Amino acid sequence: MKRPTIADVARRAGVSKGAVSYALNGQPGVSEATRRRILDIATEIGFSPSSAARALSGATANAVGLALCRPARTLGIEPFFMELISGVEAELSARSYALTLQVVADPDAEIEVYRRWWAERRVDGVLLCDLRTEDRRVPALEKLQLPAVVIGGPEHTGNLAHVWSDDAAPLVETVEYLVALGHRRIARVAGLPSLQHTRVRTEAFTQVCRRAGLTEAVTVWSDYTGEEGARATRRLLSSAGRPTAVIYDNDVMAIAGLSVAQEMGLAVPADLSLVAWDDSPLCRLVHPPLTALGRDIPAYGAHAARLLLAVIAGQPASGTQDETAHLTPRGSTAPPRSH
Amino acid sequence: MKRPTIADVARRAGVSKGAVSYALNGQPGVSEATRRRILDIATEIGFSPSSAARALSGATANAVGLALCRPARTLGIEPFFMELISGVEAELSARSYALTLQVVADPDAEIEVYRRWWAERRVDGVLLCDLRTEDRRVPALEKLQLPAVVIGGPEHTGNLAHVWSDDAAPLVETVEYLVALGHRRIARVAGLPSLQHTRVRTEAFTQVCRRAGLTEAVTVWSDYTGEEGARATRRLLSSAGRPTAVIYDNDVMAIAGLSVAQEMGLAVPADLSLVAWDDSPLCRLVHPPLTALGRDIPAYGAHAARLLLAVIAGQPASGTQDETAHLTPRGSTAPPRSH
DNA sequence: CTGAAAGCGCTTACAG
DNA sequence: CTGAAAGCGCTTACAG
Repeated sequence: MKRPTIADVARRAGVSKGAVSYALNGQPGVSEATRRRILDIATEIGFSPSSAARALSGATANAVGLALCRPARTLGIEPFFMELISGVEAELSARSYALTLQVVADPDAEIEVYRRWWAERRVDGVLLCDLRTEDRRVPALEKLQLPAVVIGGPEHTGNLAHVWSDDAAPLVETVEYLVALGHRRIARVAGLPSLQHTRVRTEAFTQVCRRAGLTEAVTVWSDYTGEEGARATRRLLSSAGRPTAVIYDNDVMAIAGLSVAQEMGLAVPADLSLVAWDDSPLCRLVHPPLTALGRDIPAYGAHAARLLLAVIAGQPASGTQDETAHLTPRGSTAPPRSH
Repeated sequence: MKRPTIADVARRAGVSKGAVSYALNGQPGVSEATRRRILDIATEIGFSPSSAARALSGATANAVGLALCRPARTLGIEPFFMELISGVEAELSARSYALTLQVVADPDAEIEVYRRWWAERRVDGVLLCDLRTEDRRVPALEKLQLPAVVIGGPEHTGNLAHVWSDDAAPLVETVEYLVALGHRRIARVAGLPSLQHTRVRTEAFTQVCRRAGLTEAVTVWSDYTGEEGARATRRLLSSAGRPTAVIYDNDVMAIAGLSVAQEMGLAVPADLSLVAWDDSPLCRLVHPPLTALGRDIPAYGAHAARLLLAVIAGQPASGTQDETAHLTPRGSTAPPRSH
């Protein structure tokens, strides 16, 4: 099958290629009647402008890049990324933008991908995930002047546009809720310490615990995988004066923690209360269902995509705050039995 | 920052643009010394050829398309797709191919995406997932003559290349294992009946149960979500002569089933054995860990990507069989208590 | 082995 | 409002 070109449309419409181009792009320069006729013919013969030719003529690539810097096994298991991608995609495809995805091994490889995308003119802009505290990717993108939106922040984003969610408030809400239930020994299994949002959460946790007069607030570090989440939980539950409540930085670790509690013969929630960050269908899948901190992740992705398209269109970089996660109490939290 | 072009490289090397092109693409026509010098200069000034210009000159788009036709909420929770994407990506990026992703609402929208990608020359080929029994997408792709690899089969793939895995043998292995444990009432919670691999599994299940003399082999239909998996399990466990073992078509439904069993006061595996298809880290996350049918999904994706690149390079469409899933017994299967 | 030139399919000033 | 033409940055026959 031969692909139709703009010349085919022009010939059948009896106009120049330029006129077809104007008609297709909604530019002035053709009469309304002619535009209508041209569009009808284009639809009829199944014409879509070549993205390559369009990109080459100085227009945009009509594509946006997303590099994911996580090992394959954690990428698959965390619903977060797919939900984010769904939201990004919904927004992009509504505007006929393509999403180019690449999985990278580390931040330096990611910078290399950005450089190549830029040099190849393959994308008009990129979305940056998993913001770190000293993030080399931010100055690299600024230097390339490649339009970008950081999914995270609001700090350490340089001059880049960003969409962020308050990570401190939900933790405060959760600790106060647990304290109200009567818990005094609350622990937290945190995600990767190199990530900026982990730092924000850790600081918030420390502060709210101090404010509530809890002396035994302990944070242990993990990497979002079930294995590490289980190991951290085992360590916490084996210690003298074990916690009566644990807050996890993602759903996967919380489910692993629930499993460890059951394996150690502890009843949830009577002996141990559990709270998961990243509420997802996984949290409702287990027994008891997990109390969780959640928000609309596809909407977050859509929000970021919309902002990126605005930046590509030339609007100044801005930071906008997205919805704050809220606590949904379910069966995994209750007053401690000893209380 | 101005992006370097082939002309910049040519100027600094003191050769023509044509020579640079030959050097970069490993074509004959330049001496080895000149090629070396040109490549060094290209690296030095950070040159990568414009993908648009390349695509326009009749070369390839250097991109491959993947359309996902599942609602956002199931996409996120099933590790399968992200693992598949990781594998596809690893293979593609090693050859400097980009992956273009699009989430679509239904098969017709998916065909429309293919048609647009083809007309825009945006991709050189596509990967097709979730093969159906009467799949309109297959003839549509054949008509477009867009290189394609079906992830599934080996039937109903038309003339398209495909990578498939035997869906019957693992089910036979599982049923025989359960029968050997002493189970006589085995049920199956199946995935979407419109998918080809569901049909293959259902037929295999019916046959092996008949062969083993099981009269009560029952299949109930679901949609891969935890909600539906839970509902199907509740129905099965409430029936007279409830099964002593249940096989699920994915990990998410199996975990939901485990939760329902616990909620109904049934001990797993003493009162009820559970087997999950799609072994993933999720299966090891719960308590007891789930006996599961698994195989290397990233490798499956890599395999499909490699085949697609071969088809794009002009090799004839072929069907190749991938690894067969194998059973990993864990804590969720045992002889039935009543036995 | 190298250079000059056409052409891929668009967009966009520039004349009419 | 429309047409003819240049140009985007490559690739690839075609001469030398």
